[in-house]
Amino acid sequence: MFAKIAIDKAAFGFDKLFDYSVPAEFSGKIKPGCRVMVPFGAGGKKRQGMVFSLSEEPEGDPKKIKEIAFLLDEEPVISEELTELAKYLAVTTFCPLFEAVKAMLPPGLNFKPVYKYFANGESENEEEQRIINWLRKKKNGAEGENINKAFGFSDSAFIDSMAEKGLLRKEESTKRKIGDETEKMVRISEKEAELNEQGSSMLKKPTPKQKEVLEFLSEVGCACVKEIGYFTSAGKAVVETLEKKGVLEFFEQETFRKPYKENYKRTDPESIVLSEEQQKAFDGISKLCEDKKGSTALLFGVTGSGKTQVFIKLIQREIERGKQVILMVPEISLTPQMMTKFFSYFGDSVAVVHSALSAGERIDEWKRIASGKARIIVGTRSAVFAPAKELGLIIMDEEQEQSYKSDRSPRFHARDAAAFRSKKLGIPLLLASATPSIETFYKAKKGKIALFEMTERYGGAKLPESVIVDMKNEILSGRTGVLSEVLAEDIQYNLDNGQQSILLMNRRGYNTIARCAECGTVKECPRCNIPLIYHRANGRLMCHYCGHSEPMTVKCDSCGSEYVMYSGCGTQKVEDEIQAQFPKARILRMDLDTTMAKFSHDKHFADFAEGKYDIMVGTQMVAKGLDFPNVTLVGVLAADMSLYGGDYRSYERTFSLLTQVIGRCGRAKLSGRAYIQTHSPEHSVIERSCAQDYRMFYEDEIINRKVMLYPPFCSMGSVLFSGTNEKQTREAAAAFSKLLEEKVAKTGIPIRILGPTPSHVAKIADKWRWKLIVKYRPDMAFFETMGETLKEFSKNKEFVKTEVMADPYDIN
DNA sequence: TACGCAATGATG
DNA sequence: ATCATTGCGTAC
Repeated sequence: MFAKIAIDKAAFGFDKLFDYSVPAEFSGKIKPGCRVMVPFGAGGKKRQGMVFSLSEEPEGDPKKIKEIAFLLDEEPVISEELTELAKYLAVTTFCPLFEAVKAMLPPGLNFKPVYKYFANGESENEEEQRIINWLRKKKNGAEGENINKAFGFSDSAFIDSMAEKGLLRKEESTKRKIGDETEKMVRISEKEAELNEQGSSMLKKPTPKQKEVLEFLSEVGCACVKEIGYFTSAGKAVVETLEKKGVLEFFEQETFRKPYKENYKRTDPESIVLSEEQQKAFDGISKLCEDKKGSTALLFGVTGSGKTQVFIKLIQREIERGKQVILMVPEISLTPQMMTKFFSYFGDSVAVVHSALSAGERIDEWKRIASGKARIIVGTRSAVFAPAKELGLIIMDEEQEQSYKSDRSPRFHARDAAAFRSKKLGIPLLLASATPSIETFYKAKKGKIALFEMTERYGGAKLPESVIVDMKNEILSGRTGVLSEVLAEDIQYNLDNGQQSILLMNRRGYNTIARCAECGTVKECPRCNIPLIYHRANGRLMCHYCGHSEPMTVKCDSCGSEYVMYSGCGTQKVEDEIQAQFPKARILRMDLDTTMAKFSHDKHFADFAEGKYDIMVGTQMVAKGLDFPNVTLVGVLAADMSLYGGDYRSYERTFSLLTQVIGRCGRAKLSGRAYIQTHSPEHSVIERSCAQDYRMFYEDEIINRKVMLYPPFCSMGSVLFSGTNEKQTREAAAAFSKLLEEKVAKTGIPIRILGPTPSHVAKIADKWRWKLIVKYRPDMAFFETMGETLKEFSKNKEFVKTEVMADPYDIN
C-alpha cells in the first residue's frame, strides 16, 4: 500500500504530496488524517508528515519510494473534509500543504523527532570515554540534546561521529513538544495510601525533600511533575525515586481545564422571546439549515437589534438536531460578557478557541470538540478549523472585521474558509453585522446570498441621537483640549445623573512619538523606517515592527539640539486631561497597556458593568460588541483619524467603527446621545455614520469602488519582495511582474498588476520592501497561474536573496 | 594532489 | 529546509 503525504518544512517551491510505501505493520491502522514521520531528502532525516490519501498503486518512479517510519496517530487528527480544506488553502494562499494542516491543529499537538543514545563500546579517546561512562549510568539512554548540554556541544556532530564508529547506539523515537511531561500526573500510590492510614509508610527514612513531596501530595491529591518542582524544593529526580520505590505512581490525566469557568447561572434558551423581525430571520435561516445547499446568508441588523438572541435560538435548534455549531467572533469581542452569556445558555457544551489560551487548554478544547462533548465552538478565526464532526451551522459575527484575515502563513480569510466548509458539508454560513463589508452587501443585493434584515432595536430602544462637532470651531473659540464644549457639558450631565459614558480614542496616528522641537526630525527605528513609539511602561522608545528598543533621550540625532519632545495623544493623555477636567469622575482606561495581562480586560469590563466607573476611555476595543445598559453617552475623539489610511477600505473601516461605537449607548430603556468630533464635518463618511445609515454609505461607496475598480468588482492581493539590497529587491519585483504578465497573456486570465511600489513601510529589520498590487478574478485559473509563477520565480538564481510572499487578500 | 567553500540541484 | 554533489580556487 502507498500513501500520499504532505511534508513539514517543505518550501512552497517544491511542495506537493509525496508518495511513500506503508509498511505492513501500519496497514489497517493508517488512515488519511493521521500524522507520520517519514525520511525525507538526501540525508533521510525524519520529518513530520500528514497522510492525505491511500492507494494501491504508487505514481512516478517506484524505485525512489521510501517507507513511512512511524505512525504518530492511532486515529486521524483531521477529517477528510479538513484535508480538502487544507488543499484548497494551499492553492489559494500559496502556502505549503503541511503549513495549512498545521493551522488546523492546536499548537502543542506537534511532534518532533528525538534521538536517543546508548553506550555501546569503549574508546581510547579520553573525551569519548567520558561520554560513554556518563551514558553507562543511564539505563534508558539519553537524548542527544541532553548529552550536548551536559558536555557543552553546540550540535550533535560529535556524538553522531561516535555513533558511526560504533561507540554509541543511536535510536530514534518521537516525543511531543508539549505533552507527556506536563500531562504526566503524580499521586500517592494505593499501597502507600493504605499504609498511611495505618500510620505506616513504605519509606523507613524519608529524606527532607521526599517528606516535602509527600506532604504536598497528600494535601493536593495529585499534581503534575512540573507543579511539584514549582511548589516544593524537590526536583524531578526525587519524584522518580519515589515512583521506583512504589510510593508514588504516574498516571495520564485528561484534564479538561476550562477557561471562564466562573460560576454562571443557567438560563434556558426557551426564555428568549424573539421580536417579529428576529423571528423572521430565525425562520429563514432555519430553513437554510434544512435545504442542505451550503448557502451563505447575511443577517444585517442595526446595533442593538439582538443578533445574539437569534444566534442562541439557532444554536439551540441545531443542538436539538444533534448538530454542532461554530460561532466566530472578532478577537476583540471575545469578552466575558459574551462568554458568560453562552455558558449560561449552554453550559459545558461550549468550547472556547482563541489565542490567549495556553497550549494545554487548546488541546483540551480541541479534544472536546472532536469527541463531540462540546457542541458549540465559540472562537476567533482559527475556530473555523474546529474538528467538529457533526457541523450544522457556521456563524460569523461582525463579518467585516479585519481580524478574520490571517496575517501569517497561511494567509487565509476565515470567511473564505468557512464558505468552503459550508459548501462541502451542505450547511449554511451565516454572516452577521450592522455594517457588513461592501463585498458581502453587494452579494446580498445581487441576490447571490440570502439577506435577512433587522431594522429595529430590540425591546423598542431607540438608536442614539448623534451630533457632529466641528473641532475647527473649537480651536477658533480658543479651546484646545481633547473635549469639545458640548461633549464636556454632556459628560458632566451624565456624572450628575449617575449614567455612564464611553469615549473612543480613534488611535491611528496617535501614538507618542519623539520629535525634535528645533529641526522637526522624528526619531525613527534604525532598521525600519517608521517612527519609534514611546512606551511608558519601560521608559524606552520601541519599534513596533522589529522590536528594536532604545532608551528615551532629549538629544536630537539630526541637529544635536536637546529639545526632543514626546508628543502624541494616546489614551493615557486623554485620561489625564479628562481626569483634570472632572476630578471626581472614576475613569477606566482601556488600551493595550492596561490589558496586556491575560483576561485582565475581562475584569475591567465587568467592573464597568457593575458601575464602578463613570467613564471608559479606550481604543477600538471599547467600540465593539459590548452591552452596558447604563451607558447613554458616546464621544468619538478625532473621528477622521482613520479616514486617510491610504487603503481602499479606510472609509469602510471608519464607518464601521463609528457606527459600532455610537451603537454602544442607549441600548436599554434610557436613550443615548453621541458626539462625533472631527476636523472634516462635511465628509460624507462622517455624515453617513452620524446618521447611522449604512445603505446610504453603501450607495456612495459602491460607486467609488466601481469607478476605481476595487472589490467587489475585482479581488485585490499583493506580492511582497524583501531583501537587503534595495535595487535588487525592486528589480526582483519588476521581473516578477513581467513573468506574471507573460503567463496570463497566454491564457487570457484577466489581471492588472500595479507597481512595483515601495511597501507601506519601506524597510523592516534592514530589509527593503517592494510590492506589486494585483487585481484579479478569484478563480482556480488565477490561483494556479499565480502559484506557478511563484514556483518558477523562486527557481530563478538571479533573485535567490529576495524573499517573495504573496497575499491573496491584503495589499500592505 | 588535497582541501575548503560556494554554487547547484533534488527532495517520493 | 536540508543534504549531497559538483566545480573551482587556493594551499601544499
